[in-house]
Amino acid sequence: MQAVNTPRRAGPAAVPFAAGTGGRRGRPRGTSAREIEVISLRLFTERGFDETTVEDIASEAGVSRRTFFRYFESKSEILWYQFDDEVTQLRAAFDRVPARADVMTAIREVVVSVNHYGPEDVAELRARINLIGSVPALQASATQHYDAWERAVSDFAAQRRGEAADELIPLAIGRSTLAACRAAFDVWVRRGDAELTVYLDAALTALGGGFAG
Amino acid sequence: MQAVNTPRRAGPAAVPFAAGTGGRRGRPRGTSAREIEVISLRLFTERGFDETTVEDIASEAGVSRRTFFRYFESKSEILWYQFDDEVTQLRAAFDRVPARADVMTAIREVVVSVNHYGPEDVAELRARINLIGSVPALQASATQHYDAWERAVSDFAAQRRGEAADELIPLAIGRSTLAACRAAFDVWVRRGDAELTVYLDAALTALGGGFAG
DNA sequence: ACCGTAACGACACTGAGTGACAAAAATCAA
DNA sequence: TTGATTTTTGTCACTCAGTGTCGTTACGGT
Repeated sequence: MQAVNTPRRAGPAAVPFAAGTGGRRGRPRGTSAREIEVISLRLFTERGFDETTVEDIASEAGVSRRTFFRYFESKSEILWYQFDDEVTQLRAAFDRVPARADVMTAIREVVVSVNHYGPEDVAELRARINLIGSVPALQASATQHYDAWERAVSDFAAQRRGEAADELIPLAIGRSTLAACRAAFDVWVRRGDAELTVYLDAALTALGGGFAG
Repeated sequence: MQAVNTPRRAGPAAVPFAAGTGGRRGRPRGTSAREIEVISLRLFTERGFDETTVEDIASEAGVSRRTFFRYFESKSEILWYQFDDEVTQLRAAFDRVPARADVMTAIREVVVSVNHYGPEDVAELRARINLIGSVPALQASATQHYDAWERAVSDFAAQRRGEAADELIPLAIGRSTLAACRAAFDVWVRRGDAELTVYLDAALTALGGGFAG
């Protein structure tokens, strides 16, 4: 149904020698995905997403436009550079859930546990979510990345229910869970009065209760 | 938070004189949004979305490339030409719900009632959902249109709960409802063994029950 | 010094989307 | 019939995202 996640990401040679120039072979990198991300995040918030060209970003990073596209397959992929890692964490956390725990409760606890951010990351996270929520081009690019996140949840639900992940209920659980989390993210960004985890817990508790009351 | 729905749609002069060339003033249209939609749907399924250029579509419709963009603001908007009308129906149906009906039950009944398609429309609906589900560029464009759909549900939930539509729970309800419906749509397209409404009802019943069991 | 390797830059190209403006094709009034 | 008005269309020129190709640069190893 949906295409497999594109393997292309990170740098020219995917996962080459972690960081550092230590003991590699050819010409060293002119920049890094992380550096491009930081530069872009600044330019996007200053001038706006559409008003920032790839040329602008590449120029500030000290590389050519062509090289930019060797680090990110599109301009909007920059903001998702980190997000994808969370999916890995999510799957790992699901694997550690005790066998007979209630499904929706387990999902809530896992999702909340994965979303503990240190105070030093909050500012950047806010900026990122803010951009994703306000720029249409970025909202559009979200779908692909959400798919992987949803599937992690669907896979867990399917396994516990003894069904396939593409059956109606596991599919609905995966997607509804993300939907509730996105609501939590948005409200958290708008009113910064509490921890993100508080909103996530509230949204997922309501989801698990069928939004009764 | 999210931009207001772009008003641009349909033809050059939005909602001019319905159809027909009856009693208008200037030069008559060379085509219609519906004609472009039919042509595009055919080309997309034959050659694929990415392999079909706007030039191809405009050419078959007998108009210039520039004129195409006077009917649709982008290539991927074509497939959503109809979908947006459902949002209007959705809001109208919500207005007819009895005052003290249970919220999630009402949502389920309204959504199901709006999604009754005649047998003559099923083939086209299938083709459309199939494309939307398989082409990344179309999945991306979905977000904007889903927003309006979700907000219709959120507004209803918020009103019944006496909250604002951008509060956590109404937001979560709106988005989770769409998430469950999308699951139903996808499974329905894949296995065509029952009516669409059956899948929608099942998914929304499960959502309203908190996916228990 | 030389070779292999990996990243980079330069160039050319397709295609989406936009702005500006003149030309076409209709209606309406004289 | 002619001319003014109105609406849509076509043409042209442009920006920018994204891709393919190929030569070049800068390293490490021998």
